[in-house]
Amino acid sequence: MNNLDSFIEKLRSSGLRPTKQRIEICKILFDRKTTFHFSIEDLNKVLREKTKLKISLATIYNTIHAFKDKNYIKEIFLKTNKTYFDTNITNHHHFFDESTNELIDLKNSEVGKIHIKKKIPGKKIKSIEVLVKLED
Amino acid sequence: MNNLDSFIEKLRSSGLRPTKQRIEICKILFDRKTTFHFSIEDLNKVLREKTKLKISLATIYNTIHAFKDKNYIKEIFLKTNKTYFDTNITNHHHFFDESTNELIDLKNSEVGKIHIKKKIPGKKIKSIEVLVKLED
DNA sequence: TTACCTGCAAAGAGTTTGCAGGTAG
DNA sequence: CTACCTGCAAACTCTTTGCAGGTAA
Repeated sequence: MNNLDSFIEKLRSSGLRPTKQRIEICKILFDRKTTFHFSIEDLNKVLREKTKLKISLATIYNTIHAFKDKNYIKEIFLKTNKTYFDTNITNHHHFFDESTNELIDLKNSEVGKIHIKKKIPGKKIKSIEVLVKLED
Repeated sequence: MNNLDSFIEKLRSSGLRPTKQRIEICKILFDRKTTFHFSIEDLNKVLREKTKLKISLATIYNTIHAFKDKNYIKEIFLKTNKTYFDTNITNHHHFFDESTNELIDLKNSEVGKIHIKKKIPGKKIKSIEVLVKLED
């Protein structure tokens, strides 16, 4: 089975019709060896470059949300559209309660030492933030 | 020195004029024992409830940005306005390179075990996400 | 007086939605 | 045929900006 067939199969098996637009989006997202981190704008740009098919922004949003619901991709970090501020300016961590959308402070001393084993050449660590998501 | 004087002093010492509006905002943000996590909308709502002075949204935004620049408060998490997605749907962590605005995957196995010492009654941990901010 | 600040309204950026026409099964 | 999908445009939400009038020092 080639990739194209596997995309069609994947879409069909989760109840999504394999339209031309969705297949093009699949190719961009999944026909690659490494993880793709992207915003809708990024994806739109790549689509314009890599395919002659013009896909509207509304369709890209629709498709990405469908893919997210089907667990093909995940949204990174907080799903909020608003900017949040904190009167605690020390380095610290947070609980995020998904049922109430509430943030709760977690002091540095309440989290055991974090050991980052991977190094990025030429870069140093500025801060480490931990987000602990809670459910009932 | 009472709180009001200390707010005036604080503002003045960092080059901000202690206007009525800024003092009201200081009272909401800093005249409390515990950390305040808020969005502009939250703050606006509290201001409407707690003070008779009507403060426009533009002023709230201005003031919050000034306070952030002066390090009175900090912005939580990523400062982006866009939603980001990830084709890697496993639980994993991220580096965020602040000079390039780029996200880099960090596998679970590349981070030592994380021990959360604080418990929230009635809640269980759904996931733990680590964001390591990088600088040059 | 002068530089700074406020508040209105308009503009911007990202995202969502309603709906008419198109397409897969 | 029928349910689902696409794409346009309009609407929406959050945030920023231009500018005229107001205020602190």
